[in-house]
Amino acid sequence: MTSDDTTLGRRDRKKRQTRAALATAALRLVAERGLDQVTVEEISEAADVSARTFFNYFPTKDDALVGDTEADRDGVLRALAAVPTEQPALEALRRALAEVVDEVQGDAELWLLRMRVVMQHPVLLARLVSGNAATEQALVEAVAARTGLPPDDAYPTLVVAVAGAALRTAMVRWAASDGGRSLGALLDEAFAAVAAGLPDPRTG
Amino acid sequence: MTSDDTTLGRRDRKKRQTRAALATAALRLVAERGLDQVTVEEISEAADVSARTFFNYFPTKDDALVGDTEADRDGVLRALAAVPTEQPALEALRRALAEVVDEVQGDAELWLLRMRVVMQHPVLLARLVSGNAATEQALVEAVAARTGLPPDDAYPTLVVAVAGAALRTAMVRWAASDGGRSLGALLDEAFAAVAAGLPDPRTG
DNA sequence: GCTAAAGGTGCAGTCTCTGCAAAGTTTTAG
DNA sequence: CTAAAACTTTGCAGAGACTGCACCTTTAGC
Repeated sequence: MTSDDTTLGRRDRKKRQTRAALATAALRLVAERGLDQVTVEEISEAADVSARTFFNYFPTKDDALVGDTEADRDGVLRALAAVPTEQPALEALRRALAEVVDEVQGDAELWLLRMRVVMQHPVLLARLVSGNAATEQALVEAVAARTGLPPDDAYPTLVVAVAGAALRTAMVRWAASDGGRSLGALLDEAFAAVAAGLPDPRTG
Repeated sequence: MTSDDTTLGRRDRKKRQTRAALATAALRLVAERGLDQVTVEEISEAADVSARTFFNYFPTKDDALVGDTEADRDGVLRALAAVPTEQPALEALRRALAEVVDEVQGDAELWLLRMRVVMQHPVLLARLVSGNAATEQALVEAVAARTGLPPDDAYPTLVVAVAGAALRTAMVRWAASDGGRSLGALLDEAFAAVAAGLPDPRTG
């Protein structure tokens, strides 16, 4: 999270605050009652703004629940760029994703609530994962660039998709453990299994 | 026996027909104008039914576009069950997914249109992937059962997620080649790379 | 302070989606 | 062949998501 607090004026701070209020209100209410039993009006009321204002912050009710994946995008891309090019792509992605791990662990309570809600509503799960086709596309291009492969080669697309799958799996398991296990550890575990070619654990 | 043709009475045949008409009308119109420039009313009109009827077939406009992934579910699960338990889970999944490959290749034109539409609308891409939330869960359980692992072990979830990523990648590339390349071949390629641990192509 | 920019809000209107009850059609049984 | 049973289609009313627009309030910068 780009949590500059003092650098921003009062205005921007209020915006962040309102945004957060809307997001948490939405999550809390939906966790309690279910997606369809909560209206935007109720969420807005809980955050003490008008319903119209809600839509100034989020284009969709769902967006308030899944959070702003776009915000992380730059961070992940920067982190990826920081990994030496000599490192294999998969390893590079693992390190870049540490960015996401930090963000999630840093706001564990919110994210646990979010995961609980998201896992109860497949529509949202979809959005959370590939919600950012833009981010994935950017990663694919970054991987293509660092490996020197043509951008339409199978490899970049595949590694990124698989890395995403690993992240998702780790997050689901993290949520299942109620945050008890370290997300970073779970992610590393998943990447290790992938790097080993997912050997059948019986014969492993 | 979900897709027998002659076994069904006139009634069911008409239903299938209407359903298909709605789906293709939706795809065609959205491909032309974009998701938000097409209303359910227009789709229904094109399929020559009332708007109310549209919602008797699809719970959502989006659902008419992504198709009924649930229909394939049984097929995939059956195919998976048919693979000898001795086979490693990843290989078993590869074979089970051949079911999907057949279905897609068998209706190539429709699926190419669908992929084109879906790739232009991230929201739909999300749905195409997660429409399988139920399917994925079933696969996870099946893999857990066949490997003898507890259902909350990391492995089943991860293999299924990765297999899904491989399928998605293959389908995107298939669509990118405009159906010119064999989806089955692309999928095998992806699975081979995964089974090898996604080695960085530079280092071999 | 004053002004210009930016956020917040109400309102009207479109579109998605649902429940309900009236038709209309197909199937079944007599 | 016919009438009841079982469906499907449809119109209608209504809730709720979302948008464009005009107006008001707050804030930043002078």
